[in-house]
Amino acid sequence: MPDNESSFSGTAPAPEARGRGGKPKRGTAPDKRERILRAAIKVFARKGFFAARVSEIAKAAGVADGTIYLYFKNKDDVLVSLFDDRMRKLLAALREEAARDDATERKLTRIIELQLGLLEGHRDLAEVITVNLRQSTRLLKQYAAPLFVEYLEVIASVVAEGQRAGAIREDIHPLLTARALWGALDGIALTWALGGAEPGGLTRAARELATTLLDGMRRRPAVGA
Amino acid sequence: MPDNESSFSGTAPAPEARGRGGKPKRGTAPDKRERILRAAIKVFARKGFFAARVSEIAKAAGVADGTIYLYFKNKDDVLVSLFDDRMRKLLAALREEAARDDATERKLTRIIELQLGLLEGHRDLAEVITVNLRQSTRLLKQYAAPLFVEYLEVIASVVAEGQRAGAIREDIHPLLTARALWGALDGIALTWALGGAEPGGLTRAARELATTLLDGMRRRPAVGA
Amino acid sequence: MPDNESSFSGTAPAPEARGRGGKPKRGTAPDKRERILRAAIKVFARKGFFAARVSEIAKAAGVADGTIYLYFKNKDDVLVSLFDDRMRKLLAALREEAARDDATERKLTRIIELQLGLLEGHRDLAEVITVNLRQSTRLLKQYAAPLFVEYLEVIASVVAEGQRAGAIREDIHPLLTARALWGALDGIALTWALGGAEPGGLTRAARELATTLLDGMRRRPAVGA
Amino acid sequence: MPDNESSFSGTAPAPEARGRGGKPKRGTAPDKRERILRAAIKVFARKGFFAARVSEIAKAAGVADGTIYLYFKNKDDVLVSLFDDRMRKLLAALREEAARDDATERKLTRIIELQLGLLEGHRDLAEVITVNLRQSTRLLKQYAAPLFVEYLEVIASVVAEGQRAGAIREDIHPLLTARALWGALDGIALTWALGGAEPGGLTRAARELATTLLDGMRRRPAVGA
DNA sequence: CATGAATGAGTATTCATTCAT
DNA sequence: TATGAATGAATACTCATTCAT
Repeated sequence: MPDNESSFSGTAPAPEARGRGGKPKRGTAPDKRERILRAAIKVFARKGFFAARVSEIAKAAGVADGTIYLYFKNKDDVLVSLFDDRMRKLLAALREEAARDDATERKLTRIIELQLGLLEGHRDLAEVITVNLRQSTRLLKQYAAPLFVEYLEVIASVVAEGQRAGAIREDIHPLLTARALWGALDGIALTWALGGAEPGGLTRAARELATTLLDGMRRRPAVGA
Repeated sequence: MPDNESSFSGTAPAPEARGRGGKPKRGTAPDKRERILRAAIKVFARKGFFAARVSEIAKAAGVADGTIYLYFKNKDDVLVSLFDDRMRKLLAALREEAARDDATERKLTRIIELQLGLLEGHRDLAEVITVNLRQSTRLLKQYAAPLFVEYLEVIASVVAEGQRAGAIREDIHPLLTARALWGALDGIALTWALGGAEPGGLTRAARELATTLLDGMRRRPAVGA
Repeated sequence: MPDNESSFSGTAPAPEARGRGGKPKRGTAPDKRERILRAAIKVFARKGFFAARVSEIAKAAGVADGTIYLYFKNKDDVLVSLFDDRMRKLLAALREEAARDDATERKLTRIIELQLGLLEGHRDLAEVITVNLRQSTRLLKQYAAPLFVEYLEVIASVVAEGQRAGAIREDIHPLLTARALWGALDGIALTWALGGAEPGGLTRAARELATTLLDGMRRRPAVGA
Repeated sequence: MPDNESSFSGTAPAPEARGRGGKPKRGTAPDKRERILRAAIKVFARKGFFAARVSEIAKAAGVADGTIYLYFKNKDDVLVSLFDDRMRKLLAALREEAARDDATERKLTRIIELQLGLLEGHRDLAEVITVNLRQSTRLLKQYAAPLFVEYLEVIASVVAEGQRAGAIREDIHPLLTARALWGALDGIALTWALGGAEPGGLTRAARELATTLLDGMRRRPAVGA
């Protein structure tokens, strides 16, 4: 089971990841920016991006309304930063996995486990990622797309590598497979988040899904021959 | 290829389908309600649900702002009705397919083709279905969920039937598979809509996906025996 | 007890009183205009002029929305016509009373009884007259004022006549008295309408008020001299 | 003549009177809430409650539209607060008068002078109190009624006290008298406000009315004996 | 850095009125 | 006369953002 779950959910300050919008802070507050992001996850999950009020996020974070604008350009930027932060962490984890010297099947299994495992226990985050991100077509196209493409490429590269190694059927389209895999994971996470979000649900789903998919992708050693 | 594509996208007036909100009108306009729905698809796809202005929809439909409120309770109701209308048509098609006396694999293949084929050539509708529907968590939970559950159950029942018939592996979870399948289709449609929406892209994707998935789900006749 | 109560409340067609807005009607409907006016009294009383919807009045009158505009210029005109109609009837009754060859005290007593008696049993009308009429400052100033002045003058003339006849004190200002008398009657009617509107309440109030006021206005025959 | 006239019309900030809706503000503006209320009096008097635009009130008060909603729940609340504020001041003045150790006649005279004197010179306020308050039946019944009942009870108690002291006739109904008295004062103020609002008009009217009414209520010491 | 009072642009919705039938 | 579907002007209210303190 992935142990970087908590870091993904934002416990670690991870100052090196502050690529956008963050301003240098003195040591006064531990990390006000992170506090705001976590408050935003809660509020976005509960109300949705558009219905969420900046003042609510501020209140949930225990800061004044205006303070949010010291750390983020505007409300959009809060959502984008949220996605950006968490997605970068996921990407880093996926890349690390992809770089391992493992069998392709093992890698894909780990990737599936990783992604669903990250959300397991973080229903709010899952809801934000699966639902809220689509709330602004503009945000989706403008900011999410690039990272998303990176994500798909990591998966696709693992598939392609597997094909070169002879472990995966040649007639499979790597990028299409990546799209379908992401969709399947997203769909499972969505129904899990909107439904009961039962503990262990995602972990179990990850395992079953991996088995089925990999069986479909595996190159058959001349069946019946 | 499904030939009811156009009816799904709303070409046919289909007055008998006026289940919700519609009021009986005199024969003045052929079908003003349908005109509004189609205008809404365009505007929602271009701007997103929240950024879409009711007045824009009215203008695109060639009616006065107030007229929209003769056919729909409010802006939310337009989106919900849209989903409701189109989803019911998809469901009917899926059920018909599921009821056929075909092999399970054939049925699943047809279902995948049906769903992606319906969106092929209707980029706007695809974008509304894959993106806009998630714009309001409330709408999603309240209205979309029930129909969505019906959808999942149709797929799951086909899978379960295949298991009973010995065509599909026993260790597969029908409902989870349905969720993953829907997610994969949704993900493919989303990336297609947000990307180039190249002609034939969905149709091709449907075929490839079907092949891969079904291979993974198929019961192996004692490999190597 | 006044016996023209019912005519005041609009039972009689009173075609001669149709001074404003009314259009000649064929004998088709008994009196659609009157039906609309009575419906308006009900709706105005229940909702107030501004909150009252034209469509509600139409529905209460059993006609189509558009029909109202065949009999009245607009919504304002309905309220104005209402006041005009009823006020003219009251004025006619008051004038008749004032012209009688009675003692001044008797006349004033009758006037008080007449006015409150007219409203007794017509709570809706009472509420419209005491409350709704003031809902539009413009209406009040523009339309109600002239009739209202006529009303005050009838009262004032009776008072002045009483002074000339030596029945009423010389130091009383007739017009001020008329204003106060109307105010008192209006205030009593208002509290009656907004309160329980208990049967007989107005009639009883009329008698008591008359006694008190007249005692105050009566010329004392050299008390103690 | 009452010297608290100006305080009634709102000249004094009277921060202690901020019973409803007001939020504590920093010392920026002297009293923004009061400024809004006074602007509202002007606009309501000129246009009537319904025709008055919130933006007009804001402009007249020299604040932004939104600022009004920092001090009042909505437009209704502005009118209600207006009435509430001013009525409480009147009630306090009346109660003080009623509590004095004076003869009943003197008290009633003072009460009449007080009430009309308060409006003298404040035509706008007079118009709001006599006209606008009745513009919303709901407001009238819900908010004004309780304070109004208190008002009537103060008057009625003075009358009843006079009866016990033998100064006022036994056959007079205290509460009815209060209703009539209020109505008379209201009627006089209304006609004054809608008419020329000539200076001194109300003061003069107060004196004459007091004389007449009190004469009618006074217990006669065995006339002719 | 932090605050939160003040701002004012922006829009869904209503409903009086019209007019083709 | 009568209808009622269609119109579209008109406005209270919200809330992201700013900036004086």
